[in-house]
Amino acid sequence: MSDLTPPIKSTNFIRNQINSDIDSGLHSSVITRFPPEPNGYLHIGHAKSICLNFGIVKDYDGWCNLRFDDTNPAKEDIEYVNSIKKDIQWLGFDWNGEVKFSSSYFDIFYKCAEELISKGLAYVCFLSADETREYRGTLKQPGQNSPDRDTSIEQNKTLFKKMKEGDFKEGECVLRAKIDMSSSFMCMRDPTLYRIRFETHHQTNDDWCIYPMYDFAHCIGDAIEGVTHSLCTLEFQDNRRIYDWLLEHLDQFNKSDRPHQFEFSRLNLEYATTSKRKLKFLVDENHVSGWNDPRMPTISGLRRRGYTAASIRDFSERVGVSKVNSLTDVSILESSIRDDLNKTAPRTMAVINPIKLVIENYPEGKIESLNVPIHPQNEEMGTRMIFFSHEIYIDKEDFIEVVPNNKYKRLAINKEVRLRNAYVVKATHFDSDKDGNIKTVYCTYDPDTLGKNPSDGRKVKGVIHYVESSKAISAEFRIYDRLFLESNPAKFDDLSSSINPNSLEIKNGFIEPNLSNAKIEKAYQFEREGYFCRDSESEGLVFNKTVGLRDTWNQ
RNA sequence: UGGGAUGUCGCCAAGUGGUAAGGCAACGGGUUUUGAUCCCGUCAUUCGCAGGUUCGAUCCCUGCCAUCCCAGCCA
Repeated sequence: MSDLTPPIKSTNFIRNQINSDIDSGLHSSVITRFPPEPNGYLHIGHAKSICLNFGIVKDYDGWCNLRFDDTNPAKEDIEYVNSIKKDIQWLGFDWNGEVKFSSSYFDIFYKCAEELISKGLAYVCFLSADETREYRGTLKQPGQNSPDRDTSIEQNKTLFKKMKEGDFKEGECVLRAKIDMSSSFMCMRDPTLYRIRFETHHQTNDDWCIYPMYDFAHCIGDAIEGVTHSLCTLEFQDNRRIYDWLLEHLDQFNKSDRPHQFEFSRLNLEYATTSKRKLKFLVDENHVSGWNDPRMPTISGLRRRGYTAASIRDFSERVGVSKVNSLTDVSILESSIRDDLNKTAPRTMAVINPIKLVIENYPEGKIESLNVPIHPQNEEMGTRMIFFSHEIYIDKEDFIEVVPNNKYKRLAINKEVRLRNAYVVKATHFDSDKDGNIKTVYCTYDPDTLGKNPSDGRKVKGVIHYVESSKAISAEFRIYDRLFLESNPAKFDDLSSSINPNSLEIKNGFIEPNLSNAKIEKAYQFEREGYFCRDSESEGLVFNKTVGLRDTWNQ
């Protein structure tokens, strides 16, 4: 019993639908399914669907199945089923029972097809693919019946059996539902139910040479599993008619509590793409290093970049579920990961663009150990050891010769600044190389400012970070930017021109010695820089920048 | 007049005949050895547009406008 106001959980049209279905007694619990086709890696858009499907059942004492929609062996691969399972588990969800496959229902699908044939509701059609297209008509003109539409039921049974036996060539014929060639729904103009494919399937090997189409398999798969609410994206709205038609014409599934399909809008993220085709293009054309490149909006890419499962779940909650076509601002995602990492990431200092800072009045050869907090707001995280000496590294961005304005808080000649966790220093002069690049800055320090403000009461506003030079460890930093120049690359069929050529910047600098054994993908906050994690695919000390700190400094 | 959908703050998004939640962003202010975090405050007389019904409309009706989806033997 807390007297805190419970957080307001935003509702959505799917929750409303479920509530009403439970109130009316239609269903007593909720069963959903996440049905990926194993033909690519999961991305942030899938994550939204996973969080929806797996998340919603927790509130209703129901469950969610993982069912691979593997009805097209030509495009699918076992590699993808493994990566998909891994990504779902990493996101923190458990599916109900064993992993399901549409392909394990092939026998049932076949019997359903026979039932439709027996009812005069399906027929074997020998039109070629091109002819089928011509017969289908257009959006504004009705189609024409196939010449095979009136083949007798008995003959169709025989023909379909022959299809299954492999007596026909690939493409020679298909099984079609007999619905309405003049329907305003294109998907109801005698849709194809089965096609012939002499392909080896990753689950059923060579058991079958006929494979069901999505529209035929999906609704039946849902019905077999007792799915109550079949959630999919908006582009399937028309397909709902074939979904309902099939279940209503199959005796064993035509029940009041049969599954129903509900469509929500897919996630579009600014400056990214959630098109499997386009993601594959980026991989195939070597614009990125692979599906898990940290710039990719794939789950594996986000993970390698340093995004946590909790932050992705939080993001899904924040963007909500609706039927509006939208383009989500990346700042919502960034805010989710910052909120998580701010609480959990140990603080450390890293210098990304190093220049030397020599403290002239600090004894040469002396090295001081300083015990400093790992997290400023969480003492329980403990302390770590850092060092201080005559010579340290600071970031090039933190020194300027002349203070540009009175808001400027970093180091400059004759200006004092706090070295984070250490002393107050004042710059005196600097050396540049022949190109004018600043190489070394010289300063003096105030010995009486360790862990306290100057005793004379003078205020030191700025704080900059540093790494002691003799103990510093070299590291590589990978700084990422958006992959596309366009906020909505979905608008463009040809992505090449909108690819950001500077989406990866590699820097070499220094980290604190205690980071030399940093664990892969564990988040650290490099103070004043952002959140970083050690790259999982690199040998040495390579850190990926997950996201910067919020920056409210406007110049 | 092919059909199916959707239009609420810069971006997401609740609401629904009774007088516009929340988050992100932005902007003020406070705290601060991270220009971070944290805290406090500001931010839609208005819900695509135009009519109508009603005491009262974002919500109901009519008509427009805009955007997205559908003519795979892909999913």
